[in-house]
Amino acid sequence: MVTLAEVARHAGVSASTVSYVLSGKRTISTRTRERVEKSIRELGYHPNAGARALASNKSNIIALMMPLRTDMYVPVMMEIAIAVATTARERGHDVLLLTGQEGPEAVRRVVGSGLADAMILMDVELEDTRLSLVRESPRPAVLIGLPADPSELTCVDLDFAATGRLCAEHLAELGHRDVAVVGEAAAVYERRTGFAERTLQGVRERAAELGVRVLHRPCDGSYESTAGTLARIFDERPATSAVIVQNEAAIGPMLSLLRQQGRAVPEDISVIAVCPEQVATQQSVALTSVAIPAQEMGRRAVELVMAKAGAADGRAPTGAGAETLIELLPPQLTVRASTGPAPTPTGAP
Amino acid sequence: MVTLAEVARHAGVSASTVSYVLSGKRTISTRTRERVEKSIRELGYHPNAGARALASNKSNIIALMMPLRTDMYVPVMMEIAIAVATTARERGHDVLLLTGQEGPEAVRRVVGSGLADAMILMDVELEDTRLSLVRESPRPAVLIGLPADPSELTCVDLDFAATGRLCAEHLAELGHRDVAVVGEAAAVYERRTGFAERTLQGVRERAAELGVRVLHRPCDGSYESTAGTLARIFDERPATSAVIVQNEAAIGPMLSLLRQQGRAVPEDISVIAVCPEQVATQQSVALTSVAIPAQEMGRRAVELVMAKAGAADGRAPTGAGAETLIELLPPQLTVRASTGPAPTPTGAP
DNA sequence: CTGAAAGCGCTAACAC
DNA sequence: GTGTTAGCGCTTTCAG
Repeated sequence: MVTLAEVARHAGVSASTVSYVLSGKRTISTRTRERVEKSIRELGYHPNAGARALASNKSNIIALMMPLRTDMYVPVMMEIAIAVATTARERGHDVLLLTGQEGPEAVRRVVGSGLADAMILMDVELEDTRLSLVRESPRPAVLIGLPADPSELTCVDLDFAATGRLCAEHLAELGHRDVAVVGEAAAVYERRTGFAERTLQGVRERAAELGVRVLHRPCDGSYESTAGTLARIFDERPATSAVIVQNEAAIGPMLSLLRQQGRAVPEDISVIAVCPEQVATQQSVALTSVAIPAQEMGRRAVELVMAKAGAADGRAPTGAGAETLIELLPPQLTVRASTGPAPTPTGAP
Repeated sequence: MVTLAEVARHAGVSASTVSYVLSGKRTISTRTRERVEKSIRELGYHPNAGARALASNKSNIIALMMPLRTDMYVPVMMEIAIAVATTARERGHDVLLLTGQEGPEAVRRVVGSGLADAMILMDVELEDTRLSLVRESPRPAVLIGLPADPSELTCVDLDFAATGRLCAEHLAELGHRDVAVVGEAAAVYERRTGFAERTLQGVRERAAELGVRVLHRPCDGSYESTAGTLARIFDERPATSAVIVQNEAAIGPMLSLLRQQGRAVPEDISVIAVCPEQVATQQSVALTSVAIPAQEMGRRAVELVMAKAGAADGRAPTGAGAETLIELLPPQLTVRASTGPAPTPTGAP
């Protein structure tokens, strides 16, 4: 293994000079710099990560904690992870992949060992057991998701309430007066990340303002469940002319079922989805949708966590930064082929 | 930050004793060990990763290189990644997440800097630009996938040829004589990982032996494309009574289309899929399928790479291990509700 | 603009 | 069974 000392010798300079050429932390004459850079190239030198981490007390590694369960929103998770890795690399950092496996303990371990300089936690739940550790941690952290109590934390998430409002508004403008929401599995609402509730709340709020009635039903995403959910919706509210779906798995079955029932989209029924773009565009009907900006969430998380790291280096009084910061990304609705004007009532008074 | 020296002082022993308590590399009296462990707990000591890596020349990190493109087999990728992370942790290692982003250069960087002790490369292509670097690398590596020339490499993959044979066999036993294969997008076959060809070859081989005719058509997975593919199949081979699908995206649309066309599954047409279990079970009809054993692939990759690392520590003559090792996991077919006996010809002679 | 040298925290001989 | 000590390769004062 080529060491910095060898490079120094080869270039006829001191070790510190090589180090400074690498870090750019002090001015080096062009002549010297070029000699050093040449030696680095010729010898195929790569600075040793461990030594660097030890001497500088920074690993240039960001830990990314993924959910263990792999049953929901997988593509979104994956996209976020890739965005995090890509953005981190652009800024000279690597990403350490942690799973929920170890539980909150992982936070302690990674931070305590100096393995990572910072953390990004995905799939944050309303009452997340990792939060207390994060608050006490001397290293900066950013959450993707919004816990019940975000105080002293930095969070990035899609603005789901605004998402819900946007959907309601779009449908109201098209003249729909009875709207159904096909949501996530019931369990999701009880136990989890709260995004589902936030969307729903947004829908209800704006719908109320605009005189639109809302019926919400959870759905576990299986074909049967989706069939049951749809049946109940049309049973209880026959006038329903639009559906908002926030459940990736239910989208395919739903379109298929509507077709079977002879309900044309969007002529008889409008459909609007909250899902990744890819899912929206790959259906039998291109779906009007609000995208889940996975890439941007990943990118912002890295930027925020690195900003905090920078601030912490500057000796912030409160350690890793005790300020509460919630960044909700604005939703973007894309109108495609699945929404249209509400049908005029056929045989109504 | 608590250091080993502080623990030693607190416990009234030397630094090396603490180190040995941690590593278990020499026998320590119970009394001493307990004192040390107590001090470790009381002080909340975590060994510094950088210092460890520097002194021991091992980082206890495995690099996992993911594909950048996020368009295919995402859940499988994710499952593998999680299995890798989980298995690695069980064995005291962490996982560094690399994307294709950086290209082959990432291999050099990670290995050269000693950041990772070993690498696992996912989504290996037939002619992968990373392979030469891997062959020269002083650190062990394992590929998930099978390149055109696997010499001197260690590879883990599903035995796709056997998978194809298994599908053909199952359908033949049920009396099917005309079978169609709905494959991946044409681009996949030309440019990529070869798994699609291997499956197809297996199907053809066994089908030929059993007197079954095979028609293969690529499909990009969109609804339209699936419709077109199906239409062509039934047009060219009206007697087709079974379909093998190796294209996650096409499954939903296909079932939906068959239903629309009044073809009952499995009475009129049998369907067998090569896909993750989750996908197979979540359709309107539970699909007979060959699972893609993502978890096992991830787990085996870690085990193999760590075995190689161990061997390398024992001073193998050939560096990281120049032996070719190909581990093809045996496919497992699960019969569910989508395959049944071939229908008896209605108006045929 | 460049060098010399003191660690960073840990491991692993080498002693006893 | 335990202690002493010499690095591991790099960063960063402190000197010039």
